[in-house]
Amino acid sequence: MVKEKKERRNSLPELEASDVPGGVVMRIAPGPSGPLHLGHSRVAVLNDEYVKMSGGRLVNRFEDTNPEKVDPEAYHMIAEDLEWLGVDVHETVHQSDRFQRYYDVIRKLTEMGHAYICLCDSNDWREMKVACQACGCRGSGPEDNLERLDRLLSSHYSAGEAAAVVKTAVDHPNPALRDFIALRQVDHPHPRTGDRYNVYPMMNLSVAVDDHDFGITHVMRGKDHLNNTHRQGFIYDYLSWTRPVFIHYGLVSIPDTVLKTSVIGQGIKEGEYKGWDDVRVGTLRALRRRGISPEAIRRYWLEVGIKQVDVQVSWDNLFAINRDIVEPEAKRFFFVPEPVKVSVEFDGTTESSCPLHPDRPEMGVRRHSFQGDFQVHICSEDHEELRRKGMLRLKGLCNIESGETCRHAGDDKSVSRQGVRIVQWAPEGSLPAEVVMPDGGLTRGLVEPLDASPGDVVQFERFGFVRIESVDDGVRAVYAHR
RNA sequence: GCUCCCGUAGUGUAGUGGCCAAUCAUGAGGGCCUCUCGAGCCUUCGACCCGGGUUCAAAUCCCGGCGGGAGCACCA
Repeated sequence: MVKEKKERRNSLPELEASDVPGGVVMRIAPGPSGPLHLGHSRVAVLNDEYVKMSGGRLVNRFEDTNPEKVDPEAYHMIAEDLEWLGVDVHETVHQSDRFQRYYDVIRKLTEMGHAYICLCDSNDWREMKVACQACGCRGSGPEDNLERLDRLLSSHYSAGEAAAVVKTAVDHPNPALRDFIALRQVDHPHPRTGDRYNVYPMMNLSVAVDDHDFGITHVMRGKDHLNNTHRQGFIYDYLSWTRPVFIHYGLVSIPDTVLKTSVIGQGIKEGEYKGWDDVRVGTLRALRRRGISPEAIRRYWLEVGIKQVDVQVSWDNLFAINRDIVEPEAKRFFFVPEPVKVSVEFDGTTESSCPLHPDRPEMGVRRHSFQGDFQVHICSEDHEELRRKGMLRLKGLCNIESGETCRHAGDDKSVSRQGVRIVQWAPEGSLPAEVVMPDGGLTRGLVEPLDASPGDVVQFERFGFVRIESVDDGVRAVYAHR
């Protein structure tokens, strides 16, 4: 083995037991309550990457087992988000198609004496659990429990009255692992199954069953699921199923961003946010709008890896990766925020010339012609500099001297060595432009007529990289980063 | 309260007993270059949570602290 230290790591560590014939089978399991956000993208990218490394298969499993939390729009939004991320889904599964299967499994467990139907008040049940005590229902035999299960499944009870519980051990030292609920009744129509069912599985049942049924070889999830993994382990053991390899990565915290789907959804309803792609929120569609490329997100998560340490997302690092990807392709244009008009005395003809990309002359140049006196706009801060210093260089055009009106002062580029500031400018015929800033506010100004299409990421010189959103009588763009 | 997980620079990461007076990236400072405050080049700053032990040798193994996080839902 050749040691390759000093190299920036660009691949993930090998998975445990990854030499599966036909490649690993992995899954992502989004709850369809809204579109994907940056946090979700980690598990999606990592799973996808491992599947690709071994030529395996990736299952996208919609965990829509709580009808109260399903947003019917989310199914296709998530699919779109995954596609945008470049995640290859080989099979899509809806848990809402599989309720009967979960019922069958719980019936089996009940027959085996590993599950019971509890009719206790949920608070009492919880308190007894904390006290390591079994409730009255726990002791009843399989016969009685099967009878109760039938009643539960035939709407004999009302919601909250009965629940199917998987037995573990009431005196398990870890309180999180003492008996857990597997099925319960919810009287709420489901977007996909309507009111055909009203008994829904809890995730520990449905996840264990599905991971087994679909032959998942490796399960990757946040370490907040560590206890769920243990709970699901009981089901595997009771049914003599082989467990997949479980990998738990550390929790992700993402600063300065609203991530919680419910909070964003609420904000949209209340008019606080304009939609799921509002630049202030952390959804993938917001990041896409902001000109963050899916490759940058992928590279970012590959760099972070799958350690169990909690990580804090660094926007700086993500932006740096994005800049690296976007910079070589980004056309340069002049955008002038807070424009101030400057009249320039001039008695010749000239033409400005600025490259579309300073390091790639083959991309061409932008030109503007001038004859006689002319006017340009520069930003107010540069205008102050002009008054302070008396001179400014209009990049690619000429130098100007301040006065009553300004004066063309030659085209000697070397003035910059004497400390003359080189600035961007907007010629007559420029378009009004507004740039959506990360705080949701707008920066208005003028932009030179630009050869760019919606979706392009360009650089507004001395301002930053932006993603063009629309171009017609005016230009609308979204700020990405410096 | 109980249980579990984790602890390398501001951030992320490499490192699995000697090649570590610790890698790479990002960031911050300085310089060069460039008709952008972008890119590029050079350079500086900056970390093994603490304390014991094992060993000729510990970031790496063991024990104990401390710190951070998570779970103990009829959410996922």
